Amino acid sequence: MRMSQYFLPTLKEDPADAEVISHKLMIRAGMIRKLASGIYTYLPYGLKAIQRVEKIIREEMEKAGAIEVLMPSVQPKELWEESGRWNYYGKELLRFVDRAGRDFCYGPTHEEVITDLVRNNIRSYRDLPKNLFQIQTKFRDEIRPRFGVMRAREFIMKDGYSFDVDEESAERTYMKMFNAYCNIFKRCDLDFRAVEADTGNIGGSFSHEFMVIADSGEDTIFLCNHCNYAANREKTEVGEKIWHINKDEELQDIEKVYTPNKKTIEEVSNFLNVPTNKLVKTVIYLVDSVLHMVLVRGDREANEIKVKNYLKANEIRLATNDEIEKILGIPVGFMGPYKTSGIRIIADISLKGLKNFVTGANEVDYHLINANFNRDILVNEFADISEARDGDPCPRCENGKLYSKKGIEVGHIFKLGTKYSLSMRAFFLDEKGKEKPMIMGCYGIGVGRTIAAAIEQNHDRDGIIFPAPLAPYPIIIVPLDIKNQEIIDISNKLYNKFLDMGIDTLIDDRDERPGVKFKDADLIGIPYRINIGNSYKKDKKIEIIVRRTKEKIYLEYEEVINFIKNTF
RNA sequence: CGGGAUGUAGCGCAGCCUGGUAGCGCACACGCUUGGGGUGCGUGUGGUCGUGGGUUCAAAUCCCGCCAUCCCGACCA
Repeated sequence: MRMSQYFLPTLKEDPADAEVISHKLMIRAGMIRKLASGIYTYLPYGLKAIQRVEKIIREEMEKAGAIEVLMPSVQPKELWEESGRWNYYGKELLRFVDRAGRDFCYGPTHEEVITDLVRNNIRSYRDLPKNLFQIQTKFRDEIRPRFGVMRAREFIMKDGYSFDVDEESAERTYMKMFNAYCNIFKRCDLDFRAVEADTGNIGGSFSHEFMVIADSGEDTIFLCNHCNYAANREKTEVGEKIWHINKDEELQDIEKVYTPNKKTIEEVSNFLNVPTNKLVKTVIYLVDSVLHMVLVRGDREANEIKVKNYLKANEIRLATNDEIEKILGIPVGFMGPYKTSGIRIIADISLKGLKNFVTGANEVDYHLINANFNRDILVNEFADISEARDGDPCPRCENGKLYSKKGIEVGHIFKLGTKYSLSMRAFFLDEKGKEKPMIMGCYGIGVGRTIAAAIEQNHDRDGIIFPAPLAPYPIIIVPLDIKNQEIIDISNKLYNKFLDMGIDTLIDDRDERPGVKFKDADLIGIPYRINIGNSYKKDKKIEIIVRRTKEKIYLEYEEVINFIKNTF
């Protein structure tokens, strides 16, 4: 591509509304432009990057046995009612009405459509398994879009869906996808981890997220320093190893003490001079419209998602102070499980075996000390519902400790099971002629987000440093004096040669000063820059500059060809 | 959905407090200059000051509504 004819508007200054580096650079490098909040145009250079990722995805998916389809982005309400998600999905689902008054939505995901397609066209075990994928635009009306294409409302996604005859086969498919995903992100040159994950809105039995490690990531993951355990914060098991901090203590007599205006864990701990891990923290959640009391150790935090999953709930949020005081009649700040009735109480496993602890007395300005389970408080349910912390013992291995990292979720795979095949009746006949539901899986990759994540991981003060496999153009040729015919000729010769070799090449044939061309080439992150100027005029040496290292290599024409041939 | 901030030329910003002819840098056009890290000089194009209303002789500026964009939060009693 000739720069003089290209459409690549670069900016010298950061846009005012961009926060994270990938967003700033994608705009400055002329890759994207915002149309509305969370809605972006991909300019030619950005689109080229998208296509690089798509190519890798297609190759790996097909290698793993998946077949490409293309489904509509507009979907009828009826399918979503069948799966039950028309009501469940909430405001993220963009809904609209056609001229005849029929309800539609813009697809945020395609389980319904693919399940409909497969159930209508596959009846026999002989036609299974099937694994279908597409690369397509999705729309999710996010509460708060941010960080450019990282969390956009309209975005490009690869979504794949598999249909198997039984669990065993479904798991084989899942593992194939797991490996394909690893290959994809490896080929993109990304530093990533596959972590155990929550299944969220999509539902299903188990799943992995593929996280690109980056400080700007919105997710927190926990990794073990000893084994290969890795999980999303929302899923990280705390395990039993943090129990029994004082199991040998003698039981003391329970006592009500005056704690005037001491409401928080911190305040009570200081006032009574008791360590926070001997306090019981009481949290009230509204779970599917019913109040639940959740207890965690004072030095721990309850994890809402873990509570939600434990209760198999659809909706969960903290109860408001108003709701607590009105419905339960308990003063916020002095709540506790002591003599509390009419509410389900779930205690975190960190509390198991805790003795002589402090808890609210359910009375303004009073707490209880030396409270004990069984004797004073009866709690039947203990569950792993607290949030993991750095330094926690690994739930899987003997000596490991957990540490946390920030990550960007670029891929997510689920084993769906029969969630959709049952509700939407995607059945097949097995070899005995018996009707059975298909076992499904689904597999997503955020294509634009993968680019953004790659930029988060690969940039410097001059701009983007594209990993070669993702670079829209792996090479840029920069003739430094376009009035010199010799330089123009050799530049064009090289350019045509690279095109013949099948390498997408940019040539900066603009009438600009060298500095301008260098700055732009650095900003847009092309891995190899080939300068043709003084050194060529002097002794026919062509200069190759490696974007990442700034290393300079001087070669003659034929050597340049060989160098590039060996590199790509 | 709650809280905060911002909205002035394609981009980045000043002007607003204290009302009185709309400014700077970049970009863009033209001329000269320069030619290995955003060259220098000059001339020039481009703005319903987000939007609707109000106050006033007069509003980018003061007041009210709305819209848009960005940030924080969806947090523990």
